[in-house]
Amino acid sequence: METRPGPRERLLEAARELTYTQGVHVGVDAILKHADVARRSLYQHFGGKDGLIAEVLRTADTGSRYRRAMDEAGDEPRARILAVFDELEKVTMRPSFHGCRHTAAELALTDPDHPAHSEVRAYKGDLHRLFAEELARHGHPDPRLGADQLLVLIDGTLAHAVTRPDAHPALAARATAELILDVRP
Amino acid sequence: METRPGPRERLLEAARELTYTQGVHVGVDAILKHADVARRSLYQHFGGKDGLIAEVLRTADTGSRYRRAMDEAGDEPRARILAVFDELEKVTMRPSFHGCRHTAAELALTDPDHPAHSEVRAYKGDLHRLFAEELARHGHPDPRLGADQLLVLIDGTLAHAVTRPDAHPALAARATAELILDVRP
DNA sequence: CATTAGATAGAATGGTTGGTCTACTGTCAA
DNA sequence: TTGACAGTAGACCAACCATTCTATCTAATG
Repeated sequence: METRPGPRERLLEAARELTYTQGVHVGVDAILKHADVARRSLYQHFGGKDGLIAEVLRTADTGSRYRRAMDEAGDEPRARILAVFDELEKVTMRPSFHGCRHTAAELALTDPDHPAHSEVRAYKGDLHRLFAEELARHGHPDPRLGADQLLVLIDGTLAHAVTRPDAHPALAARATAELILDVRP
Repeated sequence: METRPGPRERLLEAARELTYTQGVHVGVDAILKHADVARRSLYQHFGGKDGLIAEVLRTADTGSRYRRAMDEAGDEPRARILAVFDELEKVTMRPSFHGCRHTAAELALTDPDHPAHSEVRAYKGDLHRLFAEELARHGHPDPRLGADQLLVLIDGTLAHAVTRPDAHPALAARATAELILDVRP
């Protein structure tokens, strides 16, 4: 017999989808209905809406998508980094694209104590490490600054693509990334 | 006698402040109370909350702040453009900084028909024109691409500064902008 | 003075919010 | 068989939401 995922997984999946398409202010009712799960299960597993949202951000596979794009590009750091921007072009040009879920959550949740913030910070920290390592392998004179620059480019691409997709910000960012990669000591 | 601004101006000012610190999902009650204005006046002047928010974005003086920073930097396009990033460093490092109000509104309002979206698009279009002109004067080989790159940098700076202010994204973006300005045909 | 427009105060509406609570059902192990 | 446990279903709560409404006040205009 087919075993559909348990309530916890169904809740995460529904929250993943609805908070992305409708924003983090989606009602609990909508999530419950979409997950086909009892109200109680949400509070049992995640303690409340805030906990669910935080868990959604923690388990977002956005970072692994970048890593996969890198790995498919081979070994050379330059190609691996540029592959991320090629992937960004694909992502941002999809009709279903609605911006970066981390940035959206960060801006929408104005309570500084919301558990989502630390998840976003952890996510960005991970990305910074990823790119700094790659830049170091590439022989960049200042990998940490370079990684900061690349992260700004990525955040900017995802933010800008929402309002001006026709500008193809991912391509513009890719061209900028090339400039960063060509910096010599 | 002292003449405090009329209800319309007071509403705009209150909405400006509260939608920035609390997000666009602030309640109408809070705005009315903060503006010390009757409920009816809001619907009389702006038709509703959506109209008020759209007008707040339309009359945001963010663009003029960039222009002012440019003008204080003199005539040379390179210096004028870099001055914008110096200004961004000041803005993003303020404790009161909570991100870009346009980006936040764009991401928070998931209804594609919300009047705020066209205001954000108009705002970004203005900025693109501003930078493209400056780059053309500077002799950049592709002013429109260059302007796209600068806009991505600005959006990225404002987005990234919310989560990782210690990275000083404005300084990283400034260094990147220099690379864009140094591109030769 | 009478009229009119703009503003105020606040009740009322109908809907939604996140969260708690009770009652019931199925499963599995002791 | 009993008990514990996880899940379901749905009522319920107080708070909040944007909006509409009536009623009143004020100031300027005719």
